[in-house]
Amino acid sequence: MAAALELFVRQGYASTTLEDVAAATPVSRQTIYNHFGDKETLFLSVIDEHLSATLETLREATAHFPSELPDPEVYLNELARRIMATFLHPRTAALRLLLQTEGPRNPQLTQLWRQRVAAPVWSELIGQLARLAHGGALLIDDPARAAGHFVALVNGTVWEMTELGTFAVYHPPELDDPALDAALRSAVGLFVRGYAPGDRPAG
Amino acid sequence: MAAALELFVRQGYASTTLEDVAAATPVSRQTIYNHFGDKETLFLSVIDEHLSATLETLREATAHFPSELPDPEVYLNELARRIMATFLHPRTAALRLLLQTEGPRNPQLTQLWRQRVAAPVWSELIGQLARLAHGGALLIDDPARAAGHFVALVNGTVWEMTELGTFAVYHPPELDDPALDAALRSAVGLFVRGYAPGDRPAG
DNA sequence: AGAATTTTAGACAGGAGCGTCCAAGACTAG
DNA sequence: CTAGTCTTGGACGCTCCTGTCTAAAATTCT
Repeated sequence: MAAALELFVRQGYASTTLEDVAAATPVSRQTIYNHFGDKETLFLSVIDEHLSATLETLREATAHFPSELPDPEVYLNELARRIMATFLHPRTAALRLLLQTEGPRNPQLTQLWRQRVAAPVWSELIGQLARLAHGGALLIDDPARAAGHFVALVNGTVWEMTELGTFAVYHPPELDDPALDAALRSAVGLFVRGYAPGDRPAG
Repeated sequence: MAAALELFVRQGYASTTLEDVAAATPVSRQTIYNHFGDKETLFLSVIDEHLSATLETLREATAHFPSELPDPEVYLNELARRIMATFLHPRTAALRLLLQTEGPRNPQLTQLWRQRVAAPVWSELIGQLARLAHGGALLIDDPARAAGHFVALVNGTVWEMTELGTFAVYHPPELDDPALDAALRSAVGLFVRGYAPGDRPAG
């Protein structure tokens, strides 16, 4: 069934025939109809399955806040690295790309992503930044906005280094590419400097 | 011909019938064949035309560096606002979305965007940041990387405030939405604080 | 007005994909 | 071994779209 996702990502929903996915799987076309009855149902099932898996991966990446207040730069570097690793995970990258390409034609897909994946991860992130700020490690007056900046920087860095986001599916970059690591550290550095206490207030 | 772009964006290339675009234009289906001969050719012509127009819009947005060294925060706020205005321009938004949805199936589209639009704008941005740094207004050791951060912040802000980028096409947000303006100023503020001289070195 | 060019509507063949049906084969269970 | 279930490959009807063709209508040019 990962094969179906792969095909939907590579060719899009409209251009992917059930014969294609049958050829890519050990079952035949009729078996697919027996199980799902419908191309649309198959598609939604594929989305649903990988959505759950992706949520699990993202949860693991973002739910590691230590009990003791960490050094913000060290901790945020680790966090950024875990988020990046999730973004570059083949399944996540494929799912994001698929939601991106089919989302405009299927608004409920975007909504599913937002409700089931983005929202919980988002609030976890906001909570962590709020804790860092509350502990005095960072000067943040609006954790939600700061989370937006953090995600924009991490996401943008990965985006800019992977050919507009499509690269990750076809040529997954090495996680330990030193250029990627340096870019990520630089982005986190900017974030930490910009929210360091002792600066002008973070407006 | 703007109608053709609209349709391709809304329905995607595969699901857009030539009858659809004929119905949306004052000409008939056969006239389209007479002029373009082919659906693929029509598509590429539409892309090409709007690509040129978008480049022009983006050039105007980014080529306004004053002769006298400006205050970085004030200037970058104006620059960010102009870039955002371009991103939210219906034509640009539609084109970006179209390249996003059809790019994975048409790698040359992504390449066209990068070569003809992104590359020149990118180098203009890098040059401006380098000038700000050279004048001592900011402490930037790698203008290209800083440009990446700036674009990531501006782009990410717009992205996060417009429903994952699809919102802009169907419900263009008001340019003078105070929330958008505040978010943009906040992002630029982070950038300027992070690259302010007198801080730790910008690594 | 008259001639030439373009546009139009409709019809048409060709091809492709979805969803269904069916009969033969494989696999499982008792 | 036998009965029942599931899978398979093939064929089929149906719909839709592309690209072509043709004769009539409209437009432009002289």
